[in-house]
Amino acid sequence: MDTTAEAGSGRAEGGTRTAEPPGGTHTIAQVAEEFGITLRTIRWYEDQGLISPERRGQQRLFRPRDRVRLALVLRGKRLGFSLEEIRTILDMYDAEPGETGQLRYLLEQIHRRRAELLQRQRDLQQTLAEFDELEQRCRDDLGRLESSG
Amino acid sequence: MDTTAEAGSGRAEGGTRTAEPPGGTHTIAQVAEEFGITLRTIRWYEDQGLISPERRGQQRLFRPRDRVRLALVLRGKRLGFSLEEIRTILDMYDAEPGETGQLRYLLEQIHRRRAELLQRQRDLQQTLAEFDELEQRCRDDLGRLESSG
DNA sequence: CGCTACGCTGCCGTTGACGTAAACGTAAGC
DNA sequence: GCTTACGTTTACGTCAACGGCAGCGTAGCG
Repeated sequence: MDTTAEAGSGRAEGGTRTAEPPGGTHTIAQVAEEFGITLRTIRWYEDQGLISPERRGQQRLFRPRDRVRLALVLRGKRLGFSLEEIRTILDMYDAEPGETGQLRYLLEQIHRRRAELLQRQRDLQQTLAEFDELEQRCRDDLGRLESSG
Repeated sequence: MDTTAEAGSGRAEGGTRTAEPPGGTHTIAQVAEEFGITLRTIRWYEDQGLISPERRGQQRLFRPRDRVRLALVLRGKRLGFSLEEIRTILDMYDAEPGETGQLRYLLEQIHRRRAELLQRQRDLQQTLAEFDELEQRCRDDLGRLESSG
């Protein structure tokens, strides 16, 4: 087990026993803290193939790449994509330029996704506009109530 | 993509037996067709208090107001809001200008929701930008493959 | 009168995205 | 050697948002 000389150089500082992360990596708890999600959620994302942190024995090692992907996952979620969709999008990102067929497929995917996002953008604009209207109405009502009450 | 495999029959107005909609109203089936959702979904939305069509006896009568609300519901869904959230937003729309306290609360709500939407807008922009980048990469790769292969 | 088309109300099933709990491993520190 | 902190897996629970079906009503046609 300890045959692998770990990259953690002489750290051994004064007593912080917080399961120190080796190299430039992070523990699952640190990542969870950083992104404001639970350990369970992170493990779930791994199960779903959204991230695949390395292992030191059983423990997960989160490298920068994983944290970037995680950020993308969360942004995808904010945009309302399902985890499944997010995975295919992520797969799009790091697809190797294989054959032209695959590239064409990827381009088509991009177009489809973009169309969705543009629709969402329109929805967003409209809703924001209506919020503005609503707010104006509110302010009017408020002014009326204050001046007459 | 409708799940109900039901081919449209002869659609003659007036004399036929298509459970004629009275006044300027529509039947549940017509509304479902119009919005591309199922009857089940519409009833579910009513259960959740998102719409409340009138009744002629047992049957639902959909008036313009209901269809407007339904459109808002679907837009909200496209934006990724839960039905619960959508209901509170809808409630915001037709809140009576009661007391100033309520109005202030409503304004606060509007601000909160708007902040969310603005966040989403940023997410959207970023993702769209990355799609552009990705597409460019794809096109480059494609050109390279075609010219060298 | 029965058939058919359309509608209604339950109620259970399903899927996605986790939460929660149980039961355990392991390394640090006293 | 025991505790404590952090981690692991597996299994089951939950909540939203419906789908699907059962069982029934009813309006109009022939």
